[in-house]
Amino acid sequence: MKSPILSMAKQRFPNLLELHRTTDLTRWINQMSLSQKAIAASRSTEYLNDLNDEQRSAVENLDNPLLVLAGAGTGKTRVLTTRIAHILNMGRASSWQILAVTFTNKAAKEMKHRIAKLVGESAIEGMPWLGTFHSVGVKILRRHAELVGLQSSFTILDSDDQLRLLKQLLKVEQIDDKRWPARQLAGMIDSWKNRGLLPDKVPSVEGEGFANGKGVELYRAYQARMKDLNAVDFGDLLLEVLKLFQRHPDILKEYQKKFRYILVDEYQDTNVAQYLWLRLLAQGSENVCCVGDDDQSIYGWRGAEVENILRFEKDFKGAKIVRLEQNYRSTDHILKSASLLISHNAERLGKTLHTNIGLGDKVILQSVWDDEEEARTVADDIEQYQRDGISLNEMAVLVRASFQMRSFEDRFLTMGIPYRVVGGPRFYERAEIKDAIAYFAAMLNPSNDIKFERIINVPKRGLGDATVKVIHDYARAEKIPLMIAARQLVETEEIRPKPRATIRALLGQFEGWRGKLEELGHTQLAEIILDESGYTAMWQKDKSVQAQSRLDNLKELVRFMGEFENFTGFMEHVSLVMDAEVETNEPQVSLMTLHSSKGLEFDCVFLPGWEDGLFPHQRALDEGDLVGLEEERRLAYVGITRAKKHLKILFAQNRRVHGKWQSSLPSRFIDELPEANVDIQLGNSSGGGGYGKNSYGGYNAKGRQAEVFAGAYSGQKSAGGSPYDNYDAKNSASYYQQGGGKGWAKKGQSRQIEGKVTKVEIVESSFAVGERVFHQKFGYGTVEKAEGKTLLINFEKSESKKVIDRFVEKVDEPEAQGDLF
DNA sequence: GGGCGTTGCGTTTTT
DNA sequence: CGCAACGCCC
Repeated sequence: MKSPILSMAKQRFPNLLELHRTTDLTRWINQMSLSQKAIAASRSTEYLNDLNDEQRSAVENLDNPLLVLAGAGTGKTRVLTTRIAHILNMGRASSWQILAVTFTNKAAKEMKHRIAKLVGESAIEGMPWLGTFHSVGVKILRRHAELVGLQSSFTILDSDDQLRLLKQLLKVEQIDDKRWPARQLAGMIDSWKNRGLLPDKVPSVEGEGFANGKGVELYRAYQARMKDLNAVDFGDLLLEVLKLFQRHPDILKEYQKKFRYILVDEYQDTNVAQYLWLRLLAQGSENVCCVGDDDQSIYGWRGAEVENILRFEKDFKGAKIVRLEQNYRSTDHILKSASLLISHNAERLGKTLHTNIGLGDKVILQSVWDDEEEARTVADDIEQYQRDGISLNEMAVLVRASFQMRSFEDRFLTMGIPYRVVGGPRFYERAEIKDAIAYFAAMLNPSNDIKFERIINVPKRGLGDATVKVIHDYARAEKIPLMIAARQLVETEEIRPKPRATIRALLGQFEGWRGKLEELGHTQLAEIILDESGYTAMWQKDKSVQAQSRLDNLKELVRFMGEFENFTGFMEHVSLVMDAEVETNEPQVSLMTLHSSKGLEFDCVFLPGWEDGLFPHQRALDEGDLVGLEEERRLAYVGITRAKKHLKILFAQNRRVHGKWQSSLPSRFIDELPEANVDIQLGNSSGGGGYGKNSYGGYNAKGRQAEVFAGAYSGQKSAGGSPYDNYDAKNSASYYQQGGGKGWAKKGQSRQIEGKVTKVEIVESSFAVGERVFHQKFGYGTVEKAEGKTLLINFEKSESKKVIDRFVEKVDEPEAQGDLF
């Protein structure tokens, strides 16, 4: 039960502590420790009973550096959150004395949520230091900005802004950005920052490759320019804090003292800068607990160093290692497959995962003819699982590269299987959202040049390069923000009358909005800004397919703003948080890359595209050494361990690479799977036509399929009748192809049962021939044929396609858009 | 400033 | 092959 005294104290403390410095702080802590200890003694540690021995030791081991090697599905987050709860509960530290860092906002949110469940909401409110590396970085940096040459109101540049800035620099330096693309420079700078290198520290050879040795010089110029703009990029959020700590030991000490416990999630993903950052802070207490899994390190290419985790014992004196090897996620066949595969890696700390969930189904391996058959097979399996009663939410297709998604999307759309692409273009990365945000940022802060420049001519208002250049040059010469420069210039004849009037009007609008900041609610003001600026109108006029969804996104943005108290709160969130989840009630299959699947789990997982050159990717193979290949293998390991019950791996014999068909070989990873835990499945194609051609090969010999199959192909499939007819030829081709391969021997051959085709109720279509419709993927079109749920649509932007009616909206009726998406 | 043609490229992605 | 980014021309 919660003690009223404790929660009262907790509610009061944070503010006090944030205001007072060390002496007061220490006194407070000492006082608190006693009282908290007393309370703790009376509190139950019931939550410990839910843990296994290893987890428990990871939670209770509070007095030395600790590395928790947490295999996939072993309860990593549980350990992390319970440990925090335990620290609080035992009175070891108060919530604001715990630093807990994650990589993604999602992970941070999840942790908060779970801690709250353990110790109650009120305890979490006072956890200001639970967040991503970057959000913690901003927090620290804002407090001490002046010490690293910034004002605490600094703005955070996203990669778009960064690129625009670099392009400007290249122009100033008169470097041909064709030959030396800004992208490449950005990449170099990012990697230097990942490694914690300020311009002075960059090994001189490294900059030589760019623009005749100007690489480092440009890096320096870029940093200087950002200081002028009072801006930082993402890398700086770590690097500048590092600089701050190194140059101001007193401040470092303050934080070392403050953070009595440090916890790090996904330690295998830390880069050098993050590592140095942590090590500096951990020198205070030595009470650092890192949780991670070297076998799941898949971000080496963006600076993550597996070595950090491999070196842990050497880095932190007296460190202990706890291995979590009890897996609570997958069945035995799946786990054995993952384990044998990953055992082919040399550089690893080594773990042996075990499960007591049971054997379960074997991993299914299937060879298909091409990507279309692959998608068809997976889609058929998905429908089968659905009939077995598994929710679409519990199914996922995990691909190596995003181009693989297309054939799956096509297939899902024609079959009417609802799906979601996870990790696609993110909400805040869409142009319309960035534009809107730029308006808001420029309104709130007139010296935010980056944002102002973004929208000065969006929508087009006749302020071209020439005009912008005049303002720009003047602003730089006078060292004043663009908007101020513009304000002064409109009083002169520097700019031709027409654009001059336009700028004056624009500046006037901005001032008007700024003036309303007090009186109006922020969402209301946001709407006004988007309207008056002509931004909304710009998209309303736009005839392109995406225009409507862009407008919807803007609406959603404004709605979402309402969840924040004020404009600034919202903006701070926006600059750091790059995800906004679109909620849907409808179950959907998840489609995503292997990378974005890390941390997730599904009952049924499909891993298509296991071919050499695609997975492992050619780039990794070309590197020659094992480093790249081992990371690919870890990616495979991540993929396999996402599956709880059913796992299917597929490889195609032919794949289109850059438009050309190429025959491909099965991935070398396939031969690294344990034969005893894998079943080979024959193709779906028994070539016989009728329903048989799509017949489901059955999921191994456990016999459960027989019942399930009855009537399996009724419903929508027979309704439309023909969507599959086109595939006959190819189906039989693949059938014969597979005959010679691995595929023959085993059971689970396609049944010839035609399925009791239960009577299909042909629902009268709610669409009429000739009706105009809009489809999310294919755009506008006209109904050519309507049979039940299946429609044949003549699309304006592509050939006629068969689609399912639920993916289509009527164009003329405004009501129709309701709850479709 | 907008439209159109050419060119080059083509893993993985968070903050 | 498909697309995005750039440059050129009107």
